[in-house]
Amino acid sequence: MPRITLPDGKVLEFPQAVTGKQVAETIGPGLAKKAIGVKLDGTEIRDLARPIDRDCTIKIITAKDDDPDALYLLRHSAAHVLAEAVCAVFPGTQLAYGPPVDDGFFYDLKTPRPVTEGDFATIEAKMQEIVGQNRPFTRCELSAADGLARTANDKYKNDNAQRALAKGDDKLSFYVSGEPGRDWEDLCAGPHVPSTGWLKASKVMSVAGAYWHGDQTSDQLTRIYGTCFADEKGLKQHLHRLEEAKRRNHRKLGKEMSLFHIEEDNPGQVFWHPNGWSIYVTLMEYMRQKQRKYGYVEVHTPSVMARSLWERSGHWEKYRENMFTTESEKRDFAIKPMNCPGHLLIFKQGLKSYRDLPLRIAEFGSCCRNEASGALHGIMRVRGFVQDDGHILCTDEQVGQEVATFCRMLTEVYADFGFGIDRITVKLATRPAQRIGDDATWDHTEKTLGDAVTAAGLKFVVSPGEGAFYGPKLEFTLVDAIGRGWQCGTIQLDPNLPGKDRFDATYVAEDGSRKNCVMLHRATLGSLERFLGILIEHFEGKFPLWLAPEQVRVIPISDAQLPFAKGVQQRLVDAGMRATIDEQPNSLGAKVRDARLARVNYFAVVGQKEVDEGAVALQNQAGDKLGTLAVDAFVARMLEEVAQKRLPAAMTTGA
RNA sequence: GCCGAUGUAGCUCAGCUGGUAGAGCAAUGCUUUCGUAAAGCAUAGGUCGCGGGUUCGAGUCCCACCAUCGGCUCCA
Repeated sequence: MPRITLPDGKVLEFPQAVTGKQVAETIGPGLAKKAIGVKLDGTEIRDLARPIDRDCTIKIITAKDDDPDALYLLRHSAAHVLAEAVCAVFPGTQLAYGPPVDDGFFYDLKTPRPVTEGDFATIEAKMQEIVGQNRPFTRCELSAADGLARTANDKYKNDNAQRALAKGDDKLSFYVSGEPGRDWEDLCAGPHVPSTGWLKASKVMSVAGAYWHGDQTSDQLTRIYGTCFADEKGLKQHLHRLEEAKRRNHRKLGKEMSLFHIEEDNPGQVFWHPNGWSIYVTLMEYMRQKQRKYGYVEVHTPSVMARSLWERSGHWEKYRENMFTTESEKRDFAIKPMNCPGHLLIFKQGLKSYRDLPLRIAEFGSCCRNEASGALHGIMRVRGFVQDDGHILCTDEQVGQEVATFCRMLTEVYADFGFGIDRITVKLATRPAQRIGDDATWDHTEKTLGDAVTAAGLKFVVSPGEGAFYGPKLEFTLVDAIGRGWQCGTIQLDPNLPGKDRFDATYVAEDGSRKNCVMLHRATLGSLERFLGILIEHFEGKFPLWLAPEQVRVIPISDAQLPFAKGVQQRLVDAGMRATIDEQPNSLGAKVRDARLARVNYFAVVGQKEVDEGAVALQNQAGDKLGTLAVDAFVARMLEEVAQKRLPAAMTTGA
């Protein structure tokens, strides 16, 4: 007698177990036609055809692009269609694993020959054929023994089956795309849409390598990525977003705007050009001011440090393959990959009192990490970079307060770049399996971090087991203008490095005893290189005035206005603006075009009329004509916009 | 590091089954001094990622390497 509660609170009672389909039909035939699955008690998504035999709340899932549950069902099902198509195109293919992911799904398989992009059309054609046949997804449940027998000759599926059983399942389910015994089938927990006909808006996206279980020493598999939406419109929008991302690509814009380059002979190291360096320095100076306001002292520590120091910090043992090492007079050295040891060494100079704590040490630390060649990615992932790094040395009792204050500073900083609270997500990474310290300490520190985030007005999600071995951490992710997430800020608690066995950073407590500090590693922007890459893509190269490399370009209409125009430019430069002048003997149209393409924020056109009036005719990058302004008013307006760090209207968010 | 793809002028790209490397933009020179997204003409510019090999002959075919891109892995 299941009692089923609908989203509006209405309760339906049935004399015996019913399927989701039947529930939907009871509510209305229109809904039943559109339904692709159900969600029970807000957690369990089920096939429409599976019986519901308990009291529960229900949500009928219909095929909609804005419902994550619907996309989950569609994509999980589309993965099966893809896999079937690949098996048909490449006989002998072995299936491994095919889950839905953000933006789509993938299927890992072992194919008899490498799959290339050239094969996509063939695979897609086969997929459309399967979709066109509108075959039902049929669930078959088998006992553990029968299920294992059915996968006996299939290395990966058998492994999956055993894992499922080890997790506590007592049955194994298979899904047949059509009629059992005749059509293609796959070991799968489900759930799926009713039939393949729902999967019209599917597309094969890319192919990549992947390892079985993500283990480098295990089998190399082929991973085919695809996506699926409820309808063509959703798919089209998705493809449009990808195009948009391509248009904003920081490598493309970096070249176009001459911000930086990377030499082919020197992978992972950035050569900053004048325009890029201008933004970089502005960023750095901005953070310097902000940190000063929040009580940090700035230091600078050596780039190359002796092996003995890296041994003491533990890096030589644990982080060796990521460090660039060198040698001098038979002694080993390493280029620093992190700044923490240097900061501890500064802390240890002289005797510290509890009155000196918390000590907040900041450094724009230039670090090198020997990243795997395949991991490099424009300026987002490089081997040489600068962090807005900082370490707070404090007592256990001060941790909560320090984390809360850091969260406040971070939200303030992010807001200045247009990332309001609605564009920040926070993750609390908790104790991993391999760790030091007792559970009571972990309980306490995890709670302290969580409370501090809440106190700053932010929400967080817990990421179990993702913490460092020595302590929990918070990770702050920005959501950019086209909805992509970028993890930037972080703060993590570390009692290990300042502890007795490492650097033994102590202070004299109120009672005269020596105690060890704890340390908070923290960064707001993270790597400046990466953060700037994010900003380039977020703003599409159209930076807010305070960050822009070329803020104003003065454009004289003809040489006759050159002296006046130069005077205007000089006024701007004297006022601290980054202003240039276009002296080319081109038509005005050409000069305006150049300025807009160069993404100059404002251009001040000076013709004879403006010279006579002591004014400029102003236009912005977007092409809005802003009228004629007296030079004084113009300069004041620019300075005000810089001072306010005003963002383009489209880039401001709530909160 | 692993899997797949890519690499031709400063940039964006064309170059078929092997036969002396091409366009647009940019650059340079001259002319034009122009009222809000492209003035005209001319000139110059390439060891086809690098190294081998096959061939009478290689941008094109083969092998190895490097870099980049999409992923994987890594991110004490």
